[in-house]
Amino acid sequence: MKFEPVTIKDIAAKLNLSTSTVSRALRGSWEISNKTKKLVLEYAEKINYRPNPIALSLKERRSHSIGIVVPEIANHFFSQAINGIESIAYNRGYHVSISQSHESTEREMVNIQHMASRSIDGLLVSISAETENLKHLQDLHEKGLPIVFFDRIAPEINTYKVVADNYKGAYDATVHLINEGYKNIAHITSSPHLFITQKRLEGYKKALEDHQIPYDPKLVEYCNYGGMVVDEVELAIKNLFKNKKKPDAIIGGGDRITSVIFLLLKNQKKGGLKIGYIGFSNSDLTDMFSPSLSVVRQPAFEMGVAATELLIKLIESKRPITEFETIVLDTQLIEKESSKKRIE
Amino acid sequence: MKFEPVTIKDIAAKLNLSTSTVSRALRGSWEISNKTKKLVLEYAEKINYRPNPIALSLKERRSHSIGIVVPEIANHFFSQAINGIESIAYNRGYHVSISQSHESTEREMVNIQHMASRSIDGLLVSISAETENLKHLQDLHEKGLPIVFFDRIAPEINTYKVVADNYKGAYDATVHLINEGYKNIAHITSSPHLFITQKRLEGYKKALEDHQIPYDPKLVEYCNYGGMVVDEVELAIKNLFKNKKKPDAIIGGGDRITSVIFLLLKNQKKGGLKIGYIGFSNSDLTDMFSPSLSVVRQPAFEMGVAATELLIKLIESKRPITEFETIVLDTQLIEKESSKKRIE
DNA sequence: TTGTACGCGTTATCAT
DNA sequence: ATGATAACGCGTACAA
Repeated sequence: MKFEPVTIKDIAAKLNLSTSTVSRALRGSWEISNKTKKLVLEYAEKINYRPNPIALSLKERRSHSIGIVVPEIANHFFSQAINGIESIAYNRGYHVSISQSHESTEREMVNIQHMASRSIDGLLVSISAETENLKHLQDLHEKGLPIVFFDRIAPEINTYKVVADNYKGAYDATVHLINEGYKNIAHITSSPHLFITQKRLEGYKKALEDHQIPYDPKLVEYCNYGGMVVDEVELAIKNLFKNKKKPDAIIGGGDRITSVIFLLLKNQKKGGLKIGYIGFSNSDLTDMFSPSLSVVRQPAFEMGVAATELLIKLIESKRPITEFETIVLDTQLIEKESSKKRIE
Repeated sequence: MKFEPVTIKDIAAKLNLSTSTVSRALRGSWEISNKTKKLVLEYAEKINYRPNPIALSLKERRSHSIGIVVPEIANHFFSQAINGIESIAYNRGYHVSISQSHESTEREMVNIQHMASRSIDGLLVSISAETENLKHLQDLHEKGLPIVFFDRIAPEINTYKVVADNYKGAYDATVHLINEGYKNIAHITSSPHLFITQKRLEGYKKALEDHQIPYDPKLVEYCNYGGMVVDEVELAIKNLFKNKKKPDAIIGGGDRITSVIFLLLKNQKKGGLKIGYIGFSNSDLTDMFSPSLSVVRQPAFEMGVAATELLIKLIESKRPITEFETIVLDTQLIEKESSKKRIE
């Protein structure tokens, strides 16, 4: 048996009416007799008629659905952001289509291309760590596809953006570690061409500077695949400990990197973490680590909400919008055990 | 500026051809002159023509996309399963549309209804903990919509199903705890009307029976919202400790419940976990807990793969399929510290 | 080899 | 108050 939903035509045939009459009845038009309207409505209800959204999309030239492109959904930051996105989209009558780049530029391009081929009205994007060249997005944007970036934004594309205050997040984390008495604070972060990476680095540097600690580039390591590849994180840690000045504390960037670093540090030394540690993470499981993990938390849900509101504004706007803002939401420093000064 | 992709019509007009000729050229038909074909292909390439998938869907009466309905993507079991689903769907030319029920029957129904309204060719479903009545799915299935269940299956609907061996998983976990010397093993699990819950309970009971330990219903607590509501888990634990025979070990069911129990147990008693604990979890973070968590791991990725292969088989089958199998994949017991016998 | 006409499901417009 | 027709983008059976 094939899946053959009823159409307006079926109803029309059954009731000896024209499709237009049925359509009008269904849409509650008043220029129609109450009798016919009732007849149609009752029959439609009975056979459980549902309008075909594909036909509607073709006609209206919009799909009432928005696409999300994120690196990874198995990541609490992104899954929380998606929950925020959904919460708004649903209420506004939009369906949401999620896709993952797995931090690969190629997958990202394919996904975006697929979505952009007119099955979506707009795009919410957080670019992959691997992506350097944004031509594919730039093109779509110029052709008029509404795009809003969140978290992993593309500075060179002129549209709405929503980010956490990564500068402040990193600044706070660094100051916190300094206050706890750490001297050689390292930073293991994501790909250097990501805007968030740069902002975090700036915050980190500024905090050092404000406390008269010289900045040492050797204490900063980058993970080009955002921690998706364990080896790159392992190498980063190894490099840090090769330095003459061994780090006594580390700041980790991003959910994934943060937990991988933790795992590696723990495996490295028996008897628990020996150095101070704090990471950017939205996982709700870090409290259960041992030592419990101090984190910089980003307002993921709220970022999703804000981005979606902007996107829908863009989609539904009658006239072209040319003035764009970037919304910056506050981060939150949560102090637990891992960053406390410990006796050596 | 509006987003107005080029159509076959635009190409035809530009090249002074009919739309059918252009269509044929694009589809590589051989009943066409090489000259025209080349001309069209080159121009199409130049202006970056993409066929409109909505129009195609309307015509072919299929969308080449499949819908996923899961309780929650912020859950490693499901996000891993989704990765498995994507890996297959992608290669077979299907787009994937994800939606979450958040363990609510109502959300689930809305999502399924939305997807089923012909924007998808088939459905992969893992039902919510709250859902008891499956009429909405039953109806769609009877109308011929291809559906495959994975993990949270509906036994009464006759179609393909993919599950982990929850019976064995629970059996193994229970035996392991017994072997470690625990006597009063409790089980905090999901909603009692979920099939997986029942299977796990059976495995748990059988293990007790095989070791001459009487089954005590007071040692089993259910969480109807699958751990989404912390209070229900808190209550479950409270109830267990109200018993005369206080539990000396607990088996947790499901990613979410497992971590919430852990958190609550840890907060409850200062100085670490006092009782034996093991849970069903696919999180990659449980190793970092303290004590590190013993878990029953489900082959989430493989389940996603298997379910998708079956669904596509169902979708693409010429004649109706009436014989359905249920694929059962093995679980894995990973012994860490939390389940080791500890001195009291 | 190329063009014309139709249909997929729906609604807007223009008749009746 | 209701019906007929065109249009959205595409592919194809049929006509030329």
